[in-house]
Amino acid sequence: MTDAAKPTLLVVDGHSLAFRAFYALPVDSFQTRDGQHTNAIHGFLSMLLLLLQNEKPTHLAVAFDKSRVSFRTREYEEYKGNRGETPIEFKGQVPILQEALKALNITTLEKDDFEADDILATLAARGQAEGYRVLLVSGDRDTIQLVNDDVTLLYPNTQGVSQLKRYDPEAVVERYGVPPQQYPEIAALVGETSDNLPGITKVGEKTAVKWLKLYGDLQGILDHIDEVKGVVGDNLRRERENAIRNRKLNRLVTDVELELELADLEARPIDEDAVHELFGRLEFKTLLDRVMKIARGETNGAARAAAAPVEREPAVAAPVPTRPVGEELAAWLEQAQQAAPAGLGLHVETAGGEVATIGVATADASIELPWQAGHAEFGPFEAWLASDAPKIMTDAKAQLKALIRGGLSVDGLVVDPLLAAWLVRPNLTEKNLIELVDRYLGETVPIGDPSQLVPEEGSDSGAPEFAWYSVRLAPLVLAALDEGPRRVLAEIEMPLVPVLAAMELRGVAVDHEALAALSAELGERAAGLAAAAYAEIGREVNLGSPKQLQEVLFDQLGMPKTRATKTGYTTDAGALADLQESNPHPFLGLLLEHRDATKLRQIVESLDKSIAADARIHTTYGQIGAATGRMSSNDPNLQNIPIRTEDGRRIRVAFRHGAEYTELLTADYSQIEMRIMAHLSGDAGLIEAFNAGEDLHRFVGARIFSVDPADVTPLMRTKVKAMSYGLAYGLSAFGLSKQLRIDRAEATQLMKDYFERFGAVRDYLRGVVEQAKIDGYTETIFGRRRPFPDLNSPNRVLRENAERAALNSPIQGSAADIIKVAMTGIERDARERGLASRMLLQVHDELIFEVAAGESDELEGIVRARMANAAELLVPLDVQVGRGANWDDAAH
DNA sequence: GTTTTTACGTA
DNA sequence: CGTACGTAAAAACG
Repeated sequence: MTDAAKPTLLVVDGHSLAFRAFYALPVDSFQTRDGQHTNAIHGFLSMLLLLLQNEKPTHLAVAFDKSRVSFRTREYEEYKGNRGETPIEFKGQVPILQEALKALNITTLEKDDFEADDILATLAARGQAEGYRVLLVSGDRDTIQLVNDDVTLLYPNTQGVSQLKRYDPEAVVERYGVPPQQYPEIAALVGETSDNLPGITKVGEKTAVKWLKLYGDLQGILDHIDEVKGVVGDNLRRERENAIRNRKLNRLVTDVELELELADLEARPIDEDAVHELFGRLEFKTLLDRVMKIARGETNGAARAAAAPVEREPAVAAPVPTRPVGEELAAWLEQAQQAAPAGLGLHVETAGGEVATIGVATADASIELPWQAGHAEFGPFEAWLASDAPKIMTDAKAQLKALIRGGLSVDGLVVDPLLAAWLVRPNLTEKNLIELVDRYLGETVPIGDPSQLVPEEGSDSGAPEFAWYSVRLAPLVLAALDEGPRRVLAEIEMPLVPVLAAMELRGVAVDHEALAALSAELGERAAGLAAAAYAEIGREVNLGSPKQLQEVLFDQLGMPKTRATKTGYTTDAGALADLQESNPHPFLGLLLEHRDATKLRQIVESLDKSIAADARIHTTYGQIGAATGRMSSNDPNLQNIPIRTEDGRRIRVAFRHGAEYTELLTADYSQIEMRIMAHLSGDAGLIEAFNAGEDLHRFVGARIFSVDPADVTPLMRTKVKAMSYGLAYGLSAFGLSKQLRIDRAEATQLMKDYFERFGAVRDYLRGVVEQAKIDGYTETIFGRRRPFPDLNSPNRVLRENAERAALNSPIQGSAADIIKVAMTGIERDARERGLASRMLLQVHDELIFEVAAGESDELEGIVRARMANAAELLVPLDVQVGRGANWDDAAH
């Protein structure tokens, strides 16, 4: 029988695994509302599910120790005698874990007088004899002796329970230098502290292996005991009984009487009701999803999507589109909606931003409308478009804009497969319909070769084909979405699409004259600074060239080398400032000023170039831009307009209200990320800080430095502020010391003091990463997920980068969710109340509006209400509003 | 000619 | 050795 054909028996040491899970996961982060601890249960089940998925055992069992006493304690009463009282938080979890296993219909075994390991040994022996491939899972090293060609041990490593090291005979030899059956002899010589079994003094693994190599086995060593040299030899002669006793005790029993046959352990369907009930009680939402998926034979969403191309269906030919008009068009739409109640595919082909051809499709029929504005015969389509009849559009926003520009109204957009796919895999998302089709349908969209001067007629895909692909993609992509992300799609992302389309169409008024003047001024300043800089070094270089700057700084001026980059040494602002301190030189200051001036000028220039014919700038929002759930802004990027310097703010002055409007209004969330952290961590101190309503950093500073809030100095406040903000980014003491220019010890102390006062924050941040290591993803308050495949990477840089990103994601992502919810609400309210005022821009935690005459207060009311009520947190969401003639004035 | 690297603006 | 982006110029690459 080949290995692949063998049935697989999986046997888990329940206590050992649960105990590992207990210590691997923060106890505080896993508690039900009524205070039941669940970290061990959660960790154990999570691991078990992973095993079921990866190993696909045909037979399985979980063994437990019946009690702390066994035949071993009778033989040697100190056995395991050094073990302290089991933590009460752990003890209570074992019966619940057993209950969970029962609901999952997994056999649990325990036997009077024996330990779980003996049951493992017995089942391993029987499994091997009956032709099974056997997988043992245990955190007890004694089980290493059971490994052989048919029996593999999965051993949790020290990091936690999410990674198991696989010990087959080769791996054992590699790790311990002896074959598995000899491992207990090492253990006997070395001793086992955790079992209170002293070995031979001063003998460790190295010595034990050396002796075993020399004399063959333990008996061989004892036979030649007088030949063993050195102090350790004396120790051996004196303590030989320890080794003999240890060997006796660590031999696992392979013939425990169990009242069952291996066939009885065959995997069985779960008790769905019991699982629902218990997991619900334990508040295991994600685990429940995973269990149900596995139970239904599905794998998780991402894996399923990844596997999709393997199970490619044979390519289906696109239906040949018809071109109905008038009554016929109405009839087609009517019939198609009956055939596809989930929605019709819709695609708008644009030419120069104008609607050119429109395609509508079901999975097996499509139509094509060669668009001509105002043609009465397309009336039925316009009516359908404006109705709430469900529509599926891939990359809808751009098409929506074209439709709106064409004077059409659109409603009923229910699914954009591109957005859905982004929620499935927010990191490396598919960028367009063609990539979606490749991944989810395993087909290749026929695209005419652009190098062909005369494209083959009909070889290209047009609007009807794209609509057809969209309608077929939707169910597949949705199937890859778990419940949380699916709600994010339906409740946050889809409703936002028309809002963003409207904002992009509106644009923001920008004063070209002001920008041009600013650009000229900055240009002159830069030229002056450059000339002065050249004078300092006696030659002209390209100040924008890192390479040339390195020559000047390190060769010509002989300055100390800065941090290394791939191609040399950095000349970034931070490094230049450091140099200025250690090796003051006028060139450095001039260079920095020149950088500032040219950078600003470059921003001004690019903005100026972006001003459209309507004297406004229309950015494009990237709804699938950021993996955290944030949006991006491009062409131009209006989310990085300078604000920190006086000159920078002059750029904001050029952003104004349009002629029909009276002012700009800005509204931003104050400290939203810290508030989310307060909410997610439940830290009482932080919550109090926000509810007290006084200055956050002052409040926190008072706690940390043990002074009255009134006595918090500006320096203290600066430090606390940096600390608070850094926290959500995974800031280290090193990073903090660098940023604040304080020494490492002070930074370490600052962090220590912070966490002493705000312990729940630390616990939360730790818990996020631990949980993500188990689940493979993080989650926002609204259920948006982000996978982190590198969290368990052996590569430290990759892993630690992933840890910091994982730490930050729920915070940044929840903030993104919240403002998106607010935006949709504001837009709805403003339209329902018939306001002419309108939302123009979003800058992550800030919204900018153009106010129409007499609407200022009403608009502010709507904005405040929608923003403050976008989420129900443990702390209030504070909104700051400002008004003014331009963006700078409107800031408060 | 295109891609990568460096630097820097925002939240 | 602090997250998330977009842009531009220089450098590196073919």
